[in-house]
Amino acid sequence: MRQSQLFSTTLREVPSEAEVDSHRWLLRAGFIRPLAAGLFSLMPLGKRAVAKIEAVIRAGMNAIGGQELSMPVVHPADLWRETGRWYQIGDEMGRFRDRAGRDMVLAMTHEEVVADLVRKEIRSYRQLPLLVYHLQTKWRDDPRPRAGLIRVREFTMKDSYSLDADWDGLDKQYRAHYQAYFDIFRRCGLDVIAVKSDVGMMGGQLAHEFMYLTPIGEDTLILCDACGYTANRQVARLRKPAAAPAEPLPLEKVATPGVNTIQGLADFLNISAAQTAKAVFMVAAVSDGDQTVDKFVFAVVRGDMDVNETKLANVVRAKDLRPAREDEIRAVGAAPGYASPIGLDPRRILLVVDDAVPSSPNLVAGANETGYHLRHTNYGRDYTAALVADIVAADDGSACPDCGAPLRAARGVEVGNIFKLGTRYTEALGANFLDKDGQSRPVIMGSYGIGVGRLLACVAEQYHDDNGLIWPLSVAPFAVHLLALPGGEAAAETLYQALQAAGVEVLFDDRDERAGVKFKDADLIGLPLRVTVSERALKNGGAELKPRPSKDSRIVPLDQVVATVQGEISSLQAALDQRVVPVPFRE
RNA sequence: CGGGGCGUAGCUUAGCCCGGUAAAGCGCGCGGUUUGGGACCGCGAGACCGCCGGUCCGAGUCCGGCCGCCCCGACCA
Repeated sequence: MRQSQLFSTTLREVPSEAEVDSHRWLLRAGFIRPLAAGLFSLMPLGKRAVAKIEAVIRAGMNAIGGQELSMPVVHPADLWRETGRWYQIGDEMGRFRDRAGRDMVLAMTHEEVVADLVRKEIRSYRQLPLLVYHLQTKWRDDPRPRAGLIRVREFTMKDSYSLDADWDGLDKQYRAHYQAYFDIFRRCGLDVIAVKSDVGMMGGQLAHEFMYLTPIGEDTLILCDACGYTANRQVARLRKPAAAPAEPLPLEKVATPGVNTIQGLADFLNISAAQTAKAVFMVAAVSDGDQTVDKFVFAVVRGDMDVNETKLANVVRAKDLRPAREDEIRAVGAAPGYASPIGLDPRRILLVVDDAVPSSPNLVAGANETGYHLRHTNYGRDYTAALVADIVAADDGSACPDCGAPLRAARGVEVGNIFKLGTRYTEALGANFLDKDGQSRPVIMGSYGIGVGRLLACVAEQYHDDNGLIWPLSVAPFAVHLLALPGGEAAAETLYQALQAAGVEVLFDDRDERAGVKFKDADLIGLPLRVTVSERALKNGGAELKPRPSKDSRIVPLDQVVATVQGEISSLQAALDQRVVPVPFRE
């Protein structure tokens, strides 16, 4: 490609809207251009880089038996009504009517269409297992797009769907994806970790997210450096400090005027926060038949811990969970700041107690009377809960659930996820097959996603310096940036033809620009190898070859440039290939 | 959806508080001089100052509404 013809310009100054590195550099180097919030055009350089990533993804999917197909972006709403998601999903889903007035859906994902294909095509266990995938546009009307390509509303996703006759088959395909995802990300040069993640309301059994660790990430991850435990904070477990055993003492009401925080209470009574019970009030939207009803959730954790809202939502099977308003709290008979479940009408509240509370004797809790607390409350004797479960948040410094070492919190960007779906969609749509015994059973599904543009952004995030991008070979829009400087034009033209003839992807800066401009632009765009042909270089015996990350260049005789470049490309490729190694599966 | 910030030339910004008819740098076009890390000189094109309304003799500037963009939070199958 001749740069003089390229539809792309570099920016000397940083557009004011960009704060995140990948966003700034992708804009400045001319890879992307904004259209509106969360909507970007990929310019030719960006499109080529995305095509490279897609090639890596296809290779990875094909290697585990994936078959590429393509499913529509627009779906009839009826299909989404059948699985219920037409009703469950809110404004995030794009909806419109076609000319006949039929409700239509802009695809956020393709479980419905896959399950529909399955019910039409799959009759027998003999047709299973299968793995299908496509790279397709998704629309998710995110309330808050941000950080360039990291979080957008329209994006390309690789989504694959495994179809199995039995659960062992699902497990095999799930593990195959686990490894394939590591391979794909590492081939792109990206360092990722897998973390256990929330399965939410999907009814699945297991899910992992693939995370690129970076402070700009939106997910908080809980990591154990000692044993390798990793989890999204939403589901992270922890080893809770045990309470000292003690005989239950009689309840005792104490005046605690003006004390309405846990720390204030502990200080006032000269005890530790762990000797108190913390009350948290939420309102959960819960499905009741085909209705959604609000339930008042009264959650109790020990004072030295915090509620994890995702865990709580899962325990109470909430579609939505929000903090309760003060009037709602008073309406159930509790006093904000001085609340406890003792004496409340169990029919008006859904009481959920963290599993550390029953084993913690003599906790101080509210007296449901402003200005008073109760000493020596004991679970079982003084109150019982509808649900006892782990609802506590793990955080930086919590003890690892597996080995007890201190956990570390870190931020990450989710570039992929894998999900054991089970029969959620196939049952809803009647996608059944006949097993060996002639029994009709729903096909067992898994779904697996990779955000292509987000992956590109994360690679840009990991590979840049103060001068611009530094693409790994596998993602670079071209392998070589060939610069023609004064006195070297003719030789550069010859080299350009020779490199192309040899199948090397080369961007040829044939523009009438000064050397400085070309060097600056080459650094910005960040192609792996730079070849400079100039009068000076020719006098020195050939062309200058410089890898983008290095400071120094070397002279290569003109007749050896093609071979030398091909050698460099091979070793860059080999270095990436070397990153691809088996990763132990960790549930 | 809550909180905050910002909309002036393609980009980055000044001007706004204190109203008088828009400025600079970069980029772009032409000419000349330069020619290995975003050159220099000259000339030039380029702005309904986000939109609508109000106040005023007069609004980029003050007031109201709306729209858009960014950041934080909520949210993110």
